[in-house]
Amino acid sequence: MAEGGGAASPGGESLLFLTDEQLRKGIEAMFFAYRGFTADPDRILETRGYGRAHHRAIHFINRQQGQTVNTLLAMLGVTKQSLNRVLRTLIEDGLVESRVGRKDKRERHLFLTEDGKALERSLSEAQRVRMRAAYRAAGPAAVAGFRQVLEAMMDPDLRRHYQAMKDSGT
Amino acid sequence: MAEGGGAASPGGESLLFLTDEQLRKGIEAMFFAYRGFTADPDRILETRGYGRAHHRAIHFINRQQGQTVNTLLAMLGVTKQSLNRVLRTLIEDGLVESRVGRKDKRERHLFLTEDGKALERSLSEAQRVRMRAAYRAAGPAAVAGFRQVLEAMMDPDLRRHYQAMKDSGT
DNA sequence: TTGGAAAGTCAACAAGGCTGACTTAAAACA
DNA sequence: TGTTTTAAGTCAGCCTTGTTGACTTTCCAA
Repeated sequence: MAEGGGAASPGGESLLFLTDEQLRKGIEAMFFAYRGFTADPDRILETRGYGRAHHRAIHFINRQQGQTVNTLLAMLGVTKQSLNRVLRTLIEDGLVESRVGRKDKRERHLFLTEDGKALERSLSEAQRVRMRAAYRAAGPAAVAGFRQVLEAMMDPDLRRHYQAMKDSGT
Repeated sequence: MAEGGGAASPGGESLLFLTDEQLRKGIEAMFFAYRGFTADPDRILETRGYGRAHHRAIHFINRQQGQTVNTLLAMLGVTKQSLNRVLRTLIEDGLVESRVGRKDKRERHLFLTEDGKALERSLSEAQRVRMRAAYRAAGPAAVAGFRQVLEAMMDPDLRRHYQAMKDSGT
């Protein structure tokens, strides 16, 4: 479990872990971990004929019920046309509801229906199970470090999105 | 910078960080960080008409020069047909060389050419720059935790691949 | 000598990105 | 009031990268 490459940093702020070799290991860790991270929801989505794009839409609509299409677009970083294709099927299937804005009638506000919430729960629970196991295996200190490094790795725009929804406790 | 959710764990193995809210933040961190993680190489690839699939192939061929197609397949987790399409263009473009096996002539052993190595270096250097910055910002302890959690998040098969190439110092 | 493994190829298909062009409705502005 | 801008949605077409299925060639090993 202990790191092999002298990351312990007994006294000072050791720079040993910044060798290209250590960085490459970090890169590969991201690659392999991301595969594990998406594997469980992918299996659930497949049974219903959905893909990751649907998962992302569902996740962020749940995250902030009532948000507009434009907000969601900025979050996902895809084109309107790309999102629309996904959104249309979710609305047709009764998982998402699109309501005309009251103040600004051009806007559409997006909500998960009960069915949509149910799917969201099963997807995020699958992901949480793995996350929980990884957290338990690594321990509390590791979790804090994990989050710090990931946050530092984000593009500034995305980091703002991430931090913005930091404490909005659903 | 310090975690808000009581991850400090003053005495025992606090379980406070395992709330659904904390887990959800970890999930979103993975999502946003992965975007940042791939952004820089993606820009380089685009200029040459390649995609992420090419990057992955190049990365792992460089990782273990001379490996067979089957080995690479297991690493990447895609179908032979999918890999072949990518591999063919890389060979045509002179970035990858495929040599018939000497012992077993059915096998093809894959190597990066000088051009291939050059592209690999520019891709991985772009990724390392970001990684290095994130590591510096987060500090040594955070990096160890980051790696621990990611490793625990991998599927067992992938984890074995990851660990297998742990200390093969290029 | 024959069975099966390794590699490669062709065809067809799907998801999910993209661009560009265009419409509709409504808000904002001059 | 009339014009411009914005939000959303749609149509068409393209690309990458994944999939299955069927098939061939090569060649090792039982």
